[in-house]
Amino acid sequence: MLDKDPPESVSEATTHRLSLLLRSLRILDGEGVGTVSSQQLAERFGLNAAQIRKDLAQFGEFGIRGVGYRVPDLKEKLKWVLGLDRPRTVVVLGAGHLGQALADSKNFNSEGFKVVALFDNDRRKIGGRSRTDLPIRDIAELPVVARAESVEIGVLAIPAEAVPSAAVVLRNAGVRAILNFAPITLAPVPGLEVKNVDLTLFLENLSFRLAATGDRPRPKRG
Amino acid sequence: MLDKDPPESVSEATTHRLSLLLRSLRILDGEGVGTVSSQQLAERFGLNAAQIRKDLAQFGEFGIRGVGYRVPDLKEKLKWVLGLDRPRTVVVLGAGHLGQALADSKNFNSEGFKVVALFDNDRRKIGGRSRTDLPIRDIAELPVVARAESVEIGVLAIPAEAVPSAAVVLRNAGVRAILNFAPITLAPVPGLEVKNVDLTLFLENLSFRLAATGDRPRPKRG
DNA sequence: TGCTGTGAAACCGTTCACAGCT
DNA sequence: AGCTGTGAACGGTTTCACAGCA
Repeated sequence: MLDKDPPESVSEATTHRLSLLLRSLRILDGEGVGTVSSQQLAERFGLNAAQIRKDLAQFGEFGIRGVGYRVPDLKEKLKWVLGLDRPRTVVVLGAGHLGQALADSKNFNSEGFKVVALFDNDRRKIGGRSRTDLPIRDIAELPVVARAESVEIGVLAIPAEAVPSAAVVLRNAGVRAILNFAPITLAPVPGLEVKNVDLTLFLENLSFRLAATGDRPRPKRG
Repeated sequence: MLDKDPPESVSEATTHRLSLLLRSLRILDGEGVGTVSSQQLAERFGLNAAQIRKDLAQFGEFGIRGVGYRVPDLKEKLKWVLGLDRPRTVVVLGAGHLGQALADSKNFNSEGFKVVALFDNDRRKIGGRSRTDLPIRDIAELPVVARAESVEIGVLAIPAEAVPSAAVVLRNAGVRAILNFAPITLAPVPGLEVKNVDLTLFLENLSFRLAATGDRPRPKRG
């Protein structure tokens, strides 16, 4: 599938751009476009032509010199590179507002991802169902469900203090990756891929930029 | 307030780490810790001592040589650097599951952030209230509300195709920053700070890492 | 003595520019 | 002729190591 062994390490920036590229290719494919050059991709989707080529070069040679890329081919190759050529099963821990919204969301239930269960430890929530009818189960059942459904990814929408132990429970249940939305940095766990997504930090980043672009009394140099 | 003019441009990586640092200081302050060294911060919170010092150095000198940092002092200084020394008013566009979850969430209603309204264009939702009793208003009212409440940040939890026009509406209403959760990259808009947060991409990133760490038939070098 | 603040070195990712293939 | 794939130049960030101050 690949003409080249992937490098030891691929940067986050690259995988991020490859995801954006895949999205662009899906759009072009939907429009029936057969061939596209890196230049055209760059112009239409706000990317950088040289960077597209460099990113792809880490995994092989996918284009035709003098022509460009065959859209359907490159799309399939990229899906393979990103591990999206087969479905991935997801569970959500924490049936609060955010957990339920994520479990029900299209983002987490399309293009090969599927949320199969929602867990909580609150008696009042257990036994209920989300708005898309996903059952809310007791977190004690997680190991059984995770094995039965071959769950690969666990999404954490629980309080910060519950995160470290939840990570251990997930790993022991055979889950191999965690997407953590709680406001705590989950340290790397051997055998687990961890991604921390801290919603507060996005707002704080905007706050910083607002402050830096003139909404505060300019400091006088001391 | 600052002993140094901030540099022309501060990297995203730096502001991200400063937010994490502020969170760490809040914890220490809550424990009554008076002084801390960059080394201690690094060990306890999984940071890097040299990097803490370098990040802070962009804004001034905050420590005491031979001693470390006074926790309450540095906390306040950092809040100022990040623009968190005054409250910021937020509106959420899109009263779907995600929009409501965000509008109600603690992340968006603490440490100086406050969601004051939820907007939608769906007649069936308008007039209703979120679970924390936030009114769902007609998006046509946004300009009036935004001015009246001095809204600074708009959060987008709407379909991708509605994003560009929503950005324009927000800017025209005096809103200065946008946090976009829709699966589309909102291009920079003059006069607007934009941050795109694409939830799908986080899952795809984990998928890539799972694929790269051995869940697929190792390609044979051609 | 001990820790901050900071030049200098090392590292990494991006951009450039063109050789090479179709 | 045209566009990919890529070595080389560039720029920015991280790490190192120590001078300087409390």
